[in-house]
Order: sequence, then structure tokens, then C-alpha cells
Amino acid sequence: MESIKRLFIDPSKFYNKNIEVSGWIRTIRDSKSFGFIEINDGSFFKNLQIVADEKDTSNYQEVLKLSIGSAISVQGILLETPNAKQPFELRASSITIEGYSANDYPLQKKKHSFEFLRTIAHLRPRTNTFSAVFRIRSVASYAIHKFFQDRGFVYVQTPIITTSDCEGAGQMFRVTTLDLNNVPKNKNSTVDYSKDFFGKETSLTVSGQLAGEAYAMAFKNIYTFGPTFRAENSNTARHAAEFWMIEPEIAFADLNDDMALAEDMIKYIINYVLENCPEEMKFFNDFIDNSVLDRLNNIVSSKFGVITYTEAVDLLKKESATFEYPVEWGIDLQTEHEKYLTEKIFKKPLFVINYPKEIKAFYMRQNDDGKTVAAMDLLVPGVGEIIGGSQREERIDILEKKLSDFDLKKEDYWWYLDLRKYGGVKHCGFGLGFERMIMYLTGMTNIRDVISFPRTTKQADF
RNA sequence: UCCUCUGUAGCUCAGUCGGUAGAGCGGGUGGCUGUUAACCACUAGGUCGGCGGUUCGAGCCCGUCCGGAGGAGCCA
Repeated sequence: MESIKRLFIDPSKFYNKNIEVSGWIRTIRDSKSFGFIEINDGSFFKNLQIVADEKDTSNYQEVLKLSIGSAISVQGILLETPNAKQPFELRASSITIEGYSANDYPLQKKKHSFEFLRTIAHLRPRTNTFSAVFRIRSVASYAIHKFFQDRGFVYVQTPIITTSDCEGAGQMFRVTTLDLNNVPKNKNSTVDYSKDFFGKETSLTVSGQLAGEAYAMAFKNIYTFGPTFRAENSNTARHAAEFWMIEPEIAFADLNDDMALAEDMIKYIINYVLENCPEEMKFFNDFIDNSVLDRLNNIVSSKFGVITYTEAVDLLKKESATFEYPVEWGIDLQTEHEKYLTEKIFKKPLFVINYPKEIKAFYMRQNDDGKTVAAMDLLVPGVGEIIGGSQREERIDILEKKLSDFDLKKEDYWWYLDLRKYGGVKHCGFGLGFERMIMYLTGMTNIRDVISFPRTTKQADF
């Protein structure tokens, strides 16, 4: 049994030889005594064309009637076809029907809207686009592991179930085994979580960062790569309730080291995908976004921009007429501002650093000016914020003050404070939204189309 | 959550001024000796998102609910 990928990688090895392949029918055309069947076995982006002839194939009449989606195994001889669209084809000597597909198979030999394909998420991986998206998703995952492992980073699996609101990054999904129709109550009619599975309130993680910091204080350089959950009622093309995030954490390092790591990582992933998925990338460039290859090639060869929040505000103020929302120091940049910076002014990935402390998380390291924190957001054209990171506050007295400024209880963060107490060093990290990276790589514009079975507001089918 | 758009055959869509439902693709049947989203002929296929209202009459107008998309906020 050969994979179609091996045929395409080195066809001369197989020419004029008898081979067997299996796959699913993508398209089938027939005439009276011969027909063409294209199959795809999932190993490669391209299809293999089978030629079936009444003379050679005993079950020809039955094979002809197969509809798209049916599975077959084919034995035959691989022939070069220098004058045809495809480089070679398999002349069948025998065809075994492995699985019939009913004639109401919803995928046709034409373009379907992504909206429709989302309603058949169990079948859409059989289309060209999703075949390419999910192969790139797989290759990019491997590239990320390889990038960090080659640099000696330790891969840490942080918990998915977490206690209370200690992670401070948005609405959380509650985890409970309590009977929601009969919730145990305390005397003051609040929920009695001591009766719950863990004996306290628990949620799904919104970030592995705090746990990651603990491991960075032991292994120096670590990364996490796992699922993340946000219960925000977001309804956009770039938000999902369940998504994957990569969160490196590096010790003895400052914000410049953090940005250098982020830039190296992004470029490594892009290079790896360009090298290992050329067919898929050509497809995206031809059919999804015809600037994607230029954009990616441009990025790997250029230095990312860096601008402070204060500089960005000054720059945007000069262009204030073009914006719906006014720019003012102290308020967060709007999406239109971020887009303007990365798409119009810099035209490449751009780090915005040193934000006002009031609009960023409590754990971010306070700068000497007393007004800003060592935070960085990486903005990229077309997708927006792809990375958010910071240097972490390692000075225990300042961190304790920040907790009280943010109305957070010291007791809830006792172990986090311990990390500063026992050999705490300067350290930093960031979170890369994996799906946003895939969107950036492929030119796909909706996060629902880069997740196998997406979970978003009001949507958890399949 | 807010704003805008949208919902007609399995899919992609058209449907004029309010007058009783259309095309292409897909499916079925037949034809065709080199196709590439093959081609040709015939054919079946509809609770026009749901409910209510206006009207002699509603796919079309009004109200409301539901679904989908885009934008905003939040963020990765």
C-alpha cells in the first residue's frame, strides 16, 4: 500500500510499476467504457487520478455508479502523463469498494461557503481548504514544539481545572458536579461550594501563566501548549470560547529578551511551514488570500517594529481625523488604532510596549517612570493582536501593593508570592494565540475555520 | 451585550409594482473512447426560518422570536 504523498514526492520510483493505493473519491467522471476517478487518501494535498477501463476492471459498471465520498482501494500501474494537467495517473487493474457514500453527500465539486461548511464540520476536513488548514495546523504545532525543544525549553502541562479567579484574564467557565436544579446553599443563601467535587469553586483555565512562572523558577525556560477557555460573550471572527495557547516563560530575562524570543518563534514557525507545506501554501495564496506568500516571505526577512505605547498615542493623535474613537494617553488602543499602526504605518508585525499600568494586569512589572508597565503586544496586519506578554513583577513589595491596588486578596496568591520570596528573579513570558497564528499563516479570516469543531457563543455542536 | 446586514430546492443564488415558485450546480435515468468544476438530453425535488398582523390576495409590507454573517467592546 502506497501513500499518495510518496507518489508525488518521488514518482519516478513508481513509474510503470504495479502499486496499490486507497482513498476517498473526490470526483468521478465516466463515459461508456472508461472513466476517471480522483481519490485523496489524506496523506497529501493533491489527488491521484485513477483511470478505470471496462476491459480491465471487472466491476466497472458498479464502480462507475459510486458517488463522491465513497472509499476504494485500487491496484494498477502508475503511468506518466506529460501532456495532461496532472503529472501521472494510475491505470487500474482492479478496484475494491471499501465504503459506499450515499448520494445525498453534501460536498460537491464546487465552492461551498464557509458558513455552510461549518454546519457540516464533521465532513469539511475532506475539502481542499480544510485539508490544507488542518495539515498546516498539525505542522505548525510540531514546529512550535521543535522550536522550543531545540532551545532546551521544558514543556510543562499546566492544569486545565483551576481554583477560583486567580488567573485574572476574563470570564471563566465554572466546573461543578453540583445538581444545578438543587444547589446546596449556605445560611446567607450563597452557594455552598464545600459540597462541590473539589470542596471549593473551580473553573476552566484562562491561562497557564501563573503555573508556568513556578516552573520557570525551576527550569529557567519553559513553555506550555494547551487548551484555554474564555467564557466571554465575544462574537467576532477572532474569538473562540475554547482555543489553544502557547505560553513560554523565561527566567533571568527582561522584556527585550521576551520580544526577541517572540520574533524568533514567529519567524521559525513561518519558515517551517513554508518549507514543509508548499502545496498547501500555494493553495492559500491562489484561492484564499493572494498576498499571503509575499507577506510571510517579507516577514521572515524583516525586523519587527517596536514602538512604545506613548509614542503610538502621539503618532495616532496626528491622524486623529481618520478615527471614530479619539486617542488619549491612558486609554487602551482601539482595534482601529492597532490596525492603523500595523497595516498603514509599519506594514509589518509591530510590538507595542510599556502600557499604562492601569489598563494592564497586576503581575506586569512596573517601569521606573511609575506610570507604565513592561508589557508588550505583538500586532500583525490582518489579524491584530497575536501575542500579549510582559516582564513579570519580581519585587515582592511592589507586587503586594499591586494586588491591593487591583482589589485582589494576598491570601489567594500566596504561592505566587512565594516564587518572589524564594529566589525570585527577573523573568517574563507571553501568550501566543495558536489559532490566530494559523489564521495569519493561511489567510483564513475566521477563527471558526481553523478549529476542528469550534466552540463559540451559542455554538457547541458536534 | 450593542450596531448593521441576512435567511427562497441538498448547495450557490434570482424573484420587477403585493397577483400564487425560477436558474445553475448537485441527485436520478439515458447517451458519449482521454476527462480535469467534463459534456449532451430527459427527470424528480419547495411549510419561501417560526409565529402573529395588514390585504380580496404576502416570498415581497408591518410586528415579534429564532438562526447565520460582518463590525464594536473584551482579548489570544
